[in-house]
Amino acid sequence: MPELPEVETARRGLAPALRAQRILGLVVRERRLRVPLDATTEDAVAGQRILNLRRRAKYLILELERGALLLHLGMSGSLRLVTEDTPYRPHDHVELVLANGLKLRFHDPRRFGLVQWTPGPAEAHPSLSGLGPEPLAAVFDGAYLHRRAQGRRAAVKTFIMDQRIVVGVGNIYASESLHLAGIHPARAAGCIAAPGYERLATSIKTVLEHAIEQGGTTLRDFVREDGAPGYFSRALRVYGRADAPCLTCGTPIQPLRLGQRASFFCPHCQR
DNA sequence: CACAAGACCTGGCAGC
DNA sequence: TGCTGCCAGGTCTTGT
Repeated sequence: MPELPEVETARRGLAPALRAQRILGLVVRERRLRVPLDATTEDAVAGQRILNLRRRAKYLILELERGALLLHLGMSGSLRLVTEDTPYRPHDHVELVLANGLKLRFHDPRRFGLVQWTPGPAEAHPSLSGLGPEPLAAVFDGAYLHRRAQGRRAAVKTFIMDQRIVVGVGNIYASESLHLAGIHPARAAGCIAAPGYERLATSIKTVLEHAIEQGGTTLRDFVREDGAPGYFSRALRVYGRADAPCLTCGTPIQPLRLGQRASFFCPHCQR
């Protein structure tokens, strides 16, 4: 489950191998993804050259000569480049066959992911058109968050996970960013003052950039594009550390459920 | 409009 | 060992 850093890591790893490659065909072994894979997709992409692999939010955008192929990894998705004779594993649902003899395999046990061809510019696709700014872009800052939070009574953690507000902040990095910013995850978003949002915007950027540097924090079923097992992050400071000492002050980390999602915070460092 | 809750899936794990 | 229930990184839809 990739949050933004994992998706960006996959993009960086895959882009050099995919760029300028010709697609011989698309093999669909399981059409029932989050959105059923359209029956015209195979014909749409066959024979096309890959121009680039970009990322928007948690979507990967495979830019083709005509249109684009959108990929989303959902909670359990992963991508691998394999050689021709690599046997299928269970849940290898879709495979892009390339002219250089390699295959890009989309693997997703829970099938919350997505593979969709769109004829127009990817950004115009309904899945992408309503998204908020990229967290690492300059337009995303404390003033922006503060302005968008006016009148909001939802918990600030839920607020920053809303993809219309800012993209790419998932459940793990939301907890991590709030800890770094010293903000209690359950505080109403509209009741946090400008300086708090300055710290939060900075923290989100720091946490995501750090995770990208590490190659993406990964949980057990993420596999890097080269097939090496992803490493479980030892860098998480609160997520999954209920009752363990806060790495800043030693106070036991508390678990909390917010909007049905597991959350973790330090009751001493976060107010 | 903002918000909460449920739905979509499978696999792994703890507990009995 | 085998069952049962609960949990998991993300959206999308429905209902208030």
